[in-house]
Amino acid sequence: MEDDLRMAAAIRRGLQAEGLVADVATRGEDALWMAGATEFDAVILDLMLPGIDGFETCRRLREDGVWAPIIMLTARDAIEDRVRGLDRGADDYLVKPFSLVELLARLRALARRGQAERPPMLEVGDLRMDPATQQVWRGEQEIQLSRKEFVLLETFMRRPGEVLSKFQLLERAWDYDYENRSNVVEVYVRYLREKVDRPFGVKSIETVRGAGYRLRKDA
Amino acid sequence: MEDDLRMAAAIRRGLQAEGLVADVATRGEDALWMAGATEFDAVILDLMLPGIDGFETCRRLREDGVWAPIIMLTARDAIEDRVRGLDRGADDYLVKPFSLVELLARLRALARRGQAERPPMLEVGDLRMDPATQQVWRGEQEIQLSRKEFVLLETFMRRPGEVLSKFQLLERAWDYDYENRSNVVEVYVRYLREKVDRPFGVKSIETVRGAGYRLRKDA
DNA sequence: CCGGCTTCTCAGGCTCCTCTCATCTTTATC
DNA sequence: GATAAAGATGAGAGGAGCCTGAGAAGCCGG
Repeated sequence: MEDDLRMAAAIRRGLQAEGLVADVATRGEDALWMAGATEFDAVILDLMLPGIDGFETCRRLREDGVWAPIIMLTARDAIEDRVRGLDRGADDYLVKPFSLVELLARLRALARRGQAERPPMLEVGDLRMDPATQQVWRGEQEIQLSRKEFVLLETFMRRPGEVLSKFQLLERAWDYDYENRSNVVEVYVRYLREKVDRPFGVKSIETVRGAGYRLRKDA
Repeated sequence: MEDDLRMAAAIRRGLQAEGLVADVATRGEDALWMAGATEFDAVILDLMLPGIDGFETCRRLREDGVWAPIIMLTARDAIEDRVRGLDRGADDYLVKPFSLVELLARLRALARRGQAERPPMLEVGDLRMDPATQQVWRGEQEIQLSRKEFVLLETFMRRPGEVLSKFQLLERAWDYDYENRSNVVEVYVRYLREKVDRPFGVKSIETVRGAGYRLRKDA
C-alpha cells in the first residue's frame, strides 16, 4: 500500500518529466468517477486497487465508454491475472517491478501523441535561459553557471526589471532561514556579474542601494 | 513431439474457426525462413522447438526485422523463462496447457494494440541507436553495450540536451523503487563514457554538478 | 561446473561549490 | 570633506557531489 503510493508518485513524476499530466486515484471508485468526469488519453490501472478491484474497474471503464488505452499493473507472478485483464478490455499489462522507460515506451506506443512540451525558454534582453536543460546564453555564447548561480539568475529573469530585496532573493534561491548578517546574496550577485556581465562588458544586474538588486529588462 | 504436433493442429483449427489463417513450422529454422519469406500478423512460438531453440528463434526473428507480436508457449511455469523471452523480444507468453480461448484473447489484445511498427532509430549528433535491435553506433563504428548501459543511453537519447537528474535516471532506467542511496547511476555513466565517449575522444555526456547529467545535442 | 560478463556496492580520493570573514570601496548625509 | 552605512571583493575552510578502482554476487553459455 505504502509501496503502491510511492509507485504512483514515481509514475506521476516520470510522466510529468515527459511533459505529460497525470491524475492519481487510489480507489477503484475514484478512478471510475474521474474517468467519467474528464477525458483521459490513457489509463494506468493497478490491479491491487482497494474497493472495486482492477478487473472490475477495467470492465466498467469500457462499459462507460472509456476507450482510452488501458495498461494494467500486476504483481510479480500473477500470470492468470493477465488473461483476465486482457479479456476485460485492457490493452497492455506490466509486471511489477518495471522501469519507467518501459512504461513510457508502452504509453507512447498506445497513445501515440505528440512529443512532450518543454518548459518555455526565459528571455531577458540578450540573456536566454532554458530551465529544463539548465543552460544559459548571452547572445550565442553559452555560460557555465553553478547550481546556486543558476537559481539566482532564474529568480531575476522571472522578474525582469523588478527590484528584488536580498531577503526575497534569500527566500527564493536559498529557501533557508538565513541570518540577516550573512552576505551570501552579495557574494553570489558578484559571481553572477562575473560570469554574466563582465565578460560581455555590460551591466545588467544593477544595485539599488538600500533596496536590493534589479535585472534590467534590456539585460 | 507427437503432442506438440497435435497442439499445432488444434491451434490452427481454432484460428481458422475464427476466420484467421495460420502456417505451421515444426523447426526453429523453418520458422525463421517462413517469417523471412512472408509477412505475418503474429507469431506463436513453442519454446520446445527442435533445432534452434525458442529463445534464439525469437531473438533472430526480431533481428531479422520481424515486428509482428510474438507469443511464446512454454511448458515450464518458470518465471525466468518469461523474463528471458520478453528480453528477447517476445510480447507475451502462455503456459501449457492453455485453452484456445485464452490464446485467442491474447492474440486479439496484441492485434488491437497493433504494435507492428518498427520503433524508429534514435539519432543524436554522431550517435545512432536502434532500440529494437539494441545496437548502437558512433559514426560507422558499432559499440557493444550491456543491457543496463543500453537502457541508460536510450534514456539520454530520448531527451538530448536536457539535464536528467540521477533520480530521474534511476526511476526511468532502473526499477521504480530502486534504493536511492546507491551510486549505480554514477557508475553506469562512467561505463557509458568509457565506451561511448573516451575511445572517440569526445565528451558528449556532461556532468551538471548538483543537477544530473546531460547528453549534448551535438553528441 | 567453470569462466566470463554484467550488475551493483563500497570506500577513498579529488574537485569544485558554497558560504564566512575580514577588509576595501562606494554612496549618502552632515 | 568627514563619517557612517551599504555594498564589493579576496581569500580560504569545509563539505557536498562526483569519480574511480576493486571486488562480490548473480547469470549465462559452453
